[in-house]
Amino acid sequence: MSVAFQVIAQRSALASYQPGAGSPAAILRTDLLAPLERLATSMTAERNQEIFAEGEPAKYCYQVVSGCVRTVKLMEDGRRQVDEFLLPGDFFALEVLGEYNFSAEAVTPVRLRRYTCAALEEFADRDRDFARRLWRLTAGQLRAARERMVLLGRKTASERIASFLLDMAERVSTDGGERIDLPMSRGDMADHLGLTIETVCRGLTQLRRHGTIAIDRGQIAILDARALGSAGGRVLH
Amino acid sequence: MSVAFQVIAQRSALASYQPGAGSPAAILRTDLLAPLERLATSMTAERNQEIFAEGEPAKYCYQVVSGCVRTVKLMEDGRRQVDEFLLPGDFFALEVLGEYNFSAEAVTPVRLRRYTCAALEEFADRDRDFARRLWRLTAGQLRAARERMVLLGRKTASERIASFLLDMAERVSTDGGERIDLPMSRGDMADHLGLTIETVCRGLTQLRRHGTIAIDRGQIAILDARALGSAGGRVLH
DNA sequence: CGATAGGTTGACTTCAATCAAACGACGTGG
DNA sequence: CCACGTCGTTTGATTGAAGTCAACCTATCG
Repeated sequence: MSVAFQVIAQRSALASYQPGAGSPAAILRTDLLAPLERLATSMTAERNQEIFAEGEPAKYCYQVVSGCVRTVKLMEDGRRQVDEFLLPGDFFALEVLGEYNFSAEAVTPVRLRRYTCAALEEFADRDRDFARRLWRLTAGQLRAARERMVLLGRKTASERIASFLLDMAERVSTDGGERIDLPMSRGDMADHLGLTIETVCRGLTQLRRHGTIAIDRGQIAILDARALGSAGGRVLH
Repeated sequence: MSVAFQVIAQRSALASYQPGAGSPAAILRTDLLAPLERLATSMTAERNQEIFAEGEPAKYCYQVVSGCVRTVKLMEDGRRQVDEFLLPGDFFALEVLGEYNFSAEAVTPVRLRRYTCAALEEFADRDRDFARRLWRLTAGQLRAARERMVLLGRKTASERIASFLLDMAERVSTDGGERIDLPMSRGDMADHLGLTIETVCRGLTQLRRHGTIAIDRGQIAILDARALGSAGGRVLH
């Protein structure tokens, strides 16, 4: 199941990371993990395959190499909350306390690098700088979580959708961030934004009708970034 | 403004902390901070006084000695999201990255212990165990934030209110957790739960009419914990 | 007392959820 | 190659939960 391989391209992409921008889970540069490289196990997962389940004892944490992963919390009656979408370079399940407090599933076929939590902690114990970066990474995720609380608690449906598109654009942007590849379904988006599939659809349609975005298969093009920005309902600072 | 004093009672209360239960921000026992004691500055804040503002460079982090603090995020148009209520023993602003990403205000008159972030980081660099606990504390807050995302994204108004009461009961319970002192206003609760003041009121009234709780001034008594539990809409695991 | 701030309740509105149907893309097999 | 089924998406009609607007109640304090 696990075959070792190298991912050179990814490394350079992550090296250009600047604090405050882009994916919060990618604060650690890959080259920082270089000493850990030999501890990593490569693995893959098929679309919709569960990587780990909520409640399991947490042995491993992961980095996305390619594809997209979602972290999910479920309520007893089936209501679902998608916590994060993880993209290449992002880490997840890093901040575990004994057991996973969410499950992780592959949105698309994914390649992952897997580390044992024990090895990471041990390494952190020896390397202060590494430990500090690990903490900072968790802090960055907490900061993102706080931003999402404003979204879930106080933003309207259309604001949530606009914010989401801007967020994704910032994370996946290859060039100016005009073309976004959205690997997840409307249902995933809805469960991420605290909405229903229909409301997400209508919101996207409305943005398309206003000429703010263009929709084409799983791809979305941002035509009017300024309009999208003001539709997102800015938070102070 | 800053007068040094000791808080013996608090220390023993925190010493009885068990992982998984109670306030996520209180994972660090006070005695762990004992070596830092001399680095702490005591301070107070009046009701509704701002302790720090979002966007300010983050020099300090804090521990609540007595009273209640709220952390707040604001949108441009005034919409407000209350992130956390901090109670005695709880730490806040610990996970900062350069600048505060929320503001903190006193809900009641509060006494605080203040540490410089620099001192904490320096101490963490020297003490592996301390560093690890610092990371765990941030991880615990992240875990709590994830739980709140389910609440904000997927729970109904009455479920949010019931969950909130249970959460507070667990944190402030002196005995069996039957009597809860709620130091914050309905407005604060509403902004914490992503609701309006009126909806919070109606939800509480409904619980009172069903005989689940009793309301008396700022105090709430849980009469039927089982009913409150099932009204909270349990999350898996 | 009266003033003020916070809390509660009621009437009405609205935004998003629900229910329902049709559409489009894609893959399989006849 | 086209018919068919499946899955995800889109759109429309209707409902309902929570928001808004407004009035009144209740404490606390000068």
